[in-house]
Order: sequence, then C-alpha cells, then structure tokens
Amino acid sequence: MDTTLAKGLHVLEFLARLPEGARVADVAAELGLARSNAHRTLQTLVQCGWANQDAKNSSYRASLKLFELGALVDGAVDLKTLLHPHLAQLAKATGETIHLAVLQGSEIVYLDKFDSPLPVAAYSHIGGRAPAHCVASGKALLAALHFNAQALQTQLGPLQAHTPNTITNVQSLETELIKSRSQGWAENREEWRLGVCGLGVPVFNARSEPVAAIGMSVPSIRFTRTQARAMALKLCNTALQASQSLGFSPVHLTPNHPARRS
Amino acid sequence: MDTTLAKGLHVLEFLARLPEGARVADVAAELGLARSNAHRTLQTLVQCGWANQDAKNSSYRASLKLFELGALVDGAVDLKTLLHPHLAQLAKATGETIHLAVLQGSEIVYLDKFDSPLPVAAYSHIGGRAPAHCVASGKALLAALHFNAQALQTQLGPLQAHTPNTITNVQSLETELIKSRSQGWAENREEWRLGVCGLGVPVFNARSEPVAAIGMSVPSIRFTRTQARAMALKLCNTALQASQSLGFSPVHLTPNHPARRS
DNA sequence: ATTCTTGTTCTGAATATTGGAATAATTTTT
DNA sequence: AAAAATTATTCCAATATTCAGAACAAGAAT
Repeated sequence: MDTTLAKGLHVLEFLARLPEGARVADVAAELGLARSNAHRTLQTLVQCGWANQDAKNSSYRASLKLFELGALVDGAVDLKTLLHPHLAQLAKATGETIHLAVLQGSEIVYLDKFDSPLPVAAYSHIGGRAPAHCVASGKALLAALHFNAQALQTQLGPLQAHTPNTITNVQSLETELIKSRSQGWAENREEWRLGVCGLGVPVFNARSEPVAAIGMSVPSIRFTRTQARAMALKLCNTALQASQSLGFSPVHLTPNHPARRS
Repeated sequence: MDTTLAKGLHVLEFLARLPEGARVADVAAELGLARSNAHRTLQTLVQCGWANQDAKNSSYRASLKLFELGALVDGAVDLKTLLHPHLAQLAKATGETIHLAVLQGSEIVYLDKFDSPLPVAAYSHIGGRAPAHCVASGKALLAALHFNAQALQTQLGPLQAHTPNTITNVQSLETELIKSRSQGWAENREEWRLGVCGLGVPVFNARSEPVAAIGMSVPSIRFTRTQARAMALKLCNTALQASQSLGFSPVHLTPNHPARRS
C-alpha cells in the first residue's frame, strides 16, 4: 500500500469536494497532516496538473483534469451519450425529473439527469450518490441482478433508514425486488426523501446484463396508483428502447437466465 | 515533489484513458515501472476506490470515483448547469452543433455539447480539448482576455499548425483577435479541421470576467459569409443571455475596462 | 509597530518505496 | 492433457523518499 499515494488521493478528493478551494492549513488540519507535508502534497498535485494554486490567495483547488478524465471513464461516457436522447424524450413526454444511474457497491451513482420544469426538490445531481435500497433505480438494478436476501446482505451491508418508509431488512427487500421483477419496474414510496416517490427500470446491454437504470422522481402528490402505473408504462417503454440501442434484443423464455448471483 | 504520488497519478490517468482497462504488465511497460511497483500502485488505487479490478481478468480500470469527483469540479459544474438551457435553446434554434468551453493554458476544454441532428464530423466531446488558437471558442476567450502578441506567446507557446489555414504566428493572431473583439464574435475557417468552420462568443460573469465561450461548429458547406453572419448574431444573443444568467450586466463605455492582461 | 497566523523552505531521522528474484496463477502452445 | 510461457502476486534487504519539527518569510490582524 503506497501510503503517499493514498494520502495524495485523499487530498485531491478533499479539494474536489470544496469548490471554493482550500488552503494548506485547512488541508493539514482536516486530514491530520503536518503543514509541510500537506504543502508538498499540494505542490505535487499542482505540478502534475491535478490542482491549481490561486496566485494571490495561494489557495488550492482541483483542476479541470478531474473533469476531463471523469468524462472519459468507461460505463459513464458510453452509457450517458448513448442513452441521453432516450432520457430527453422521456423527460419531454412526462415533464418529470428523469435520471440515469448505475450501481456502485451499496449505492447508485447518477450519470445523467433531466430536471422537471415543475421544480421538484432536487435531491440528485450528476455524479451524486444515493443508497441503492432506498431509491427506485437502485431497486430496479438489484432486482435485475437477481440478488437474493444473502447477496443483498453482502452487497449492501446494514440497510440504513432514511425515512419511516425505508425498507430496513433484507427479507422485505428481497420480497419487494421479486415483486418489482414481476411487474417490470421498481417503486420508491418516500423511502429516501419524504414527499418524493420514484420509479425505476433497468437497462440491459447486448449480453443481457443490467448495466444501468432509468429512474423518474415524482412528488408524492402526483403519485397516485393510476398515475404511477401510467408513468411506469412510459418508463418501461423508454428503457426497452434504451436497451435496444445498446444492442440488447429481448429474448423471452431463455432457458439459461442472465447471470444469476447468489 | 512526492514521486510516489506523481507516479500514482500517472497510472490513474493512464487507466482513465483506456476504457478497456489495462493489466499490470501494460502499465509497467507503458510507464516504465517495475512490475511489482506497478502492481502495488494499482492495488493502492483499488483500495482507495479510484480503480476497479476485474475479478476474472485481473485487469484494472478507472472507477466511477473519477466521474463523481469530475462532476464536482468548480467552473465545470456551475457553468455547465447554469448555461445548459441556453445552449439547448440555441441548438434547437440553429440545428448546428453547439458547445461550451473554457480556457486551460494553451487549450480549451469542452464542458458541454449539443450535437447537430445533421451529423457533422464530431471532433469534440465533453471533457475533450482543442488548441485555443485553432478554434473559435478559444479565440473568443483570448480576445475577451485582451491578450496581446506577447501575452499570447507566453500563454500559448509556439502555434502549431493543424491545417493549411491555421494561424501560426502571434502577430496575425493578435490582429485576428482585435477584429473578433470589434465584430463581437470569433471565427474559425477550417483552422483546426478541414471542412469544419466555427463561431465563438465569450460569456462573462458578474465581475465582467470572461469565464467561458459558447461555440458553434458548422460544416464549411453551410458557412457562407451571409450564413455565418446570421448564425453569429444568434450566437451573440445567446451568449449575452448566458452572461446575464451569471449576473453579468452589460456596461457600455466603462472607463476601467475588465482585467487587461499583457 | 507588534503580534499572530499562515505559507514555504530546510533539515536529519525514520520509514516507505524500490526492483529483482521467488512463487503462484493463468494462458497458450505443443 | 501436459508442458511451456506469460503474467500476477508476494517477499525482502538496500536505498531513496517522506516525515515532522523548527526556522524563516510574508501577510493579516490587533
């Protein structure tokens, strides 16, 4: 384990999360480093082009290199650019907030997003995260991966509650996922943020692997059973088209089902 | 200079630019490291969450952390989200390829982009770069910064030619920038890629500093003088609105002109 | 003017990194 | 299917690097 590298990465992440930038003393204090140490680390980041130093202020901030390289990361680029038009069309058709997300450990990461013109409380942003078990996109992905209770346990760890509605045990979650799979979409009924419901459907690639989910966030006021159903159908449609644009072909009745993990 | 950190950052960048991923031997060979060294570095990246290791293949690729943090970098996030609607409107109105770019040393970095439905050869992508002196957005920014020949020299270094039309000496570039400033927009007449012309206009923030440029890429076939003029006017309009949405207020005849660098 | 605070430079001491060699795990060839 | 070859991973002692504290410089605050 290269401790110097690990330390440098922490500093870089710290900088990236502070848009205003940080000074040597801040970094040293926050990450528990000697001032001279923090200084050398920051200088290295600057020399390598990962950070900039403000000329007058002498404070540091993450450079656009992070943005540049972030835009190249596989799984993000391709999915995002290929599926963007589908999301756009859905956003236009429904007027609701639409996003694209992938699974990362116990969380989902938002790759793309269209905001509703009717401004809902915006809880997600591109690059942001949410616990997979609390949101519809996350559930859609977990369901598509055929995770059972035990697999859920290891993948997600303890299920933290974020509202009274959050599902906090893996048994109930497994049941919920089975239901989602059979109905074709996943739902979130104020399980992550009160007042916000959601729908999620997985997107499959050419090898029939679930690689992302398209989600829709809807204020609970507009989320009656019939409304939800109508939106879910549109969402399923879009997700199918999206999958097909990745080369997926719907094969009903496959004897060997796609990668079942347990 | 933390050499271990520098080395690790190089490895990370190498990974990020290889969507297929890379194996220990590749990294070692490409960056001139001992295999054991490359191995430990990669393991550190994995442990810190910046890379993933493929279970079967044992090959490494950059993780979504890069994407996540890239989406947080200041100057990218805010500009992009605030100006996105303006670009969208312009893209729709003109049907041409529109992008948003900022200046980074001698290059511009594309922060956002709308592709033309009439598919032009797409030479730019989000996060991508282009030499500032060859493209309209770059020239628009250089012009807005009031760079003179000498400042251009130090900022850009030697002006590399990329087509027969590329401006390769700072004197001519300075003249061109002065013209751009007076007419309100910058042009690119196949100076970066043959067959592709462009228009660029700077966007100013509340302190009247040029922070980005909106650009339009047009195939030379659709770029007659009259067509260009018509598009430029629309572009200027959008850029002005964009500037205003950043808090910029157009103040004509200011005695002290915004930061003049020389 | 003086006292803090903060950025930067310098040092010897401590320690982590290095790269070669050994081993384990693959993959390819025969 | 066995053997050979390639590649990943582990180990270790030599060595180069990082560390932390102190000293210095530069500004900001009092």
